[in-house]
Amino acid sequence: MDEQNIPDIVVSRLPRYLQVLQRMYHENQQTTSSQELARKLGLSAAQIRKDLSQFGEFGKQGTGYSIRFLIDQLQSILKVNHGWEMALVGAGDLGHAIARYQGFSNRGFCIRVIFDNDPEKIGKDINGITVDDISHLEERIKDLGIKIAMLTVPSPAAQAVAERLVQAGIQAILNYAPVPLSLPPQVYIQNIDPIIHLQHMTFYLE
Amino acid sequence: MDEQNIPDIVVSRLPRYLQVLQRMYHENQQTTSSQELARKLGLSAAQIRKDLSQFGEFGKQGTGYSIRFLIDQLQSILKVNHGWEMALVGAGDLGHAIARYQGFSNRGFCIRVIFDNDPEKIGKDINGITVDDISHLEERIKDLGIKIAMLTVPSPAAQAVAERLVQAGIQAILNYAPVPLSLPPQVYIQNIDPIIHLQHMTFYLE
DNA sequence: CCCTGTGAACCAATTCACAGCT
DNA sequence: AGCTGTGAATTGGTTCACAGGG
Repeated sequence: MDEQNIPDIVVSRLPRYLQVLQRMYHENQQTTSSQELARKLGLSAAQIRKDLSQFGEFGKQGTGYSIRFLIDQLQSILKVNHGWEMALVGAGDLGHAIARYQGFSNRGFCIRVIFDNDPEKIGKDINGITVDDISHLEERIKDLGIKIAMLTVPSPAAQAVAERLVQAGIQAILNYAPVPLSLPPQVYIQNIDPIIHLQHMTFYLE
Repeated sequence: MDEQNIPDIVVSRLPRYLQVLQRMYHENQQTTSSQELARKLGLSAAQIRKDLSQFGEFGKQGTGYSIRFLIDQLQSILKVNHGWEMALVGAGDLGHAIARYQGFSNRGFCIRVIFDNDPEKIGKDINGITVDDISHLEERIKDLGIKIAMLTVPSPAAQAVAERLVQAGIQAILNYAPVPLSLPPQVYIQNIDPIIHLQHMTFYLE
């Protein structure tokens, strides 16, 4: 299970496996098969078996997989069995919505600090967290040892703020600004831009 | 340029090309090269040339690509040169943030209707659009001929609302609920779930 | 010289098909 | 019979390297 040997495309599917497994678990299902998972996810059964087999032998011939056990394994592989503390930078509409979202905690994450540069917002409370002045960004993130940040600042500010986050020790950034960030290669970046998804679909429309 | 012959993975990169090209255009740059684009996007130059060559010969040897011309071509390929009208279903925090987002119009989209089932929200105005009762969903979407919907309802409601959208003639859904939708294959679905991205990155952390 | 477009070569990912266990 | 795990085969994607035009 050495991180270097696992194709990234396999890793990218694991969170989706975990998502449907947790759903099944909450519906009190005990076991499943590669076939059932494949159907729910729109993949092939062979692919799911191959993906999982990269990390160990989690199934039983004839029976399939124990859902509980597979969830534990995937959480451990993805390192989401201990809630990661995150920083949220940007308390605009989107930042607000994310800060108030209740779905992080049971999937391995929680928001620990929120930053903004707007005096109107600094000091306000969102979901139990006081919005902090962005000038405290480096200090606070270092003190708390936070490794993950979500970036919801206006596009023109994104690159500069991202660089400050890296300075502060952030190792993974979920970037909501529709600009590609240019950062040292050891920093992991994921982008969320709804318009990219919309344009992907319009290619096939009409 | 027949839609069926183009690998989906190529299509998925075109919106990102368009995004950086539009950015360069706004910075008054006239021409670019596959190399420059590759650097900005973190891809290889050969890949960008191959991708674009699927749709025509847009570049000039020795000179590279005219940014303006390439933008026009990509917009036409992705069919984002005429603003698509969209429905937004779910006017909670996230729906609110999306409705107030100003970045749709210059990338080929606009929100035309917003639905919710909460009497508190129905009738309220968000960014110039009056929130409509979700019971009018089918009627309104059919009347307006809307083909694209964004779904920001609570997870338990997502599947049922999605089915109603399909009934109403929706052909593409951008789903923000963290559940995989099960819909007829002719409906295009894209999912946005921040936690999937976060879990993808935590695999590589520590 | 610089850069595109592209067949050929290479590499990666998925599917097949079956041995082996329940 | 049912299902996993896995080499082998196949399919798909990316990179190489170069001809040819500016």
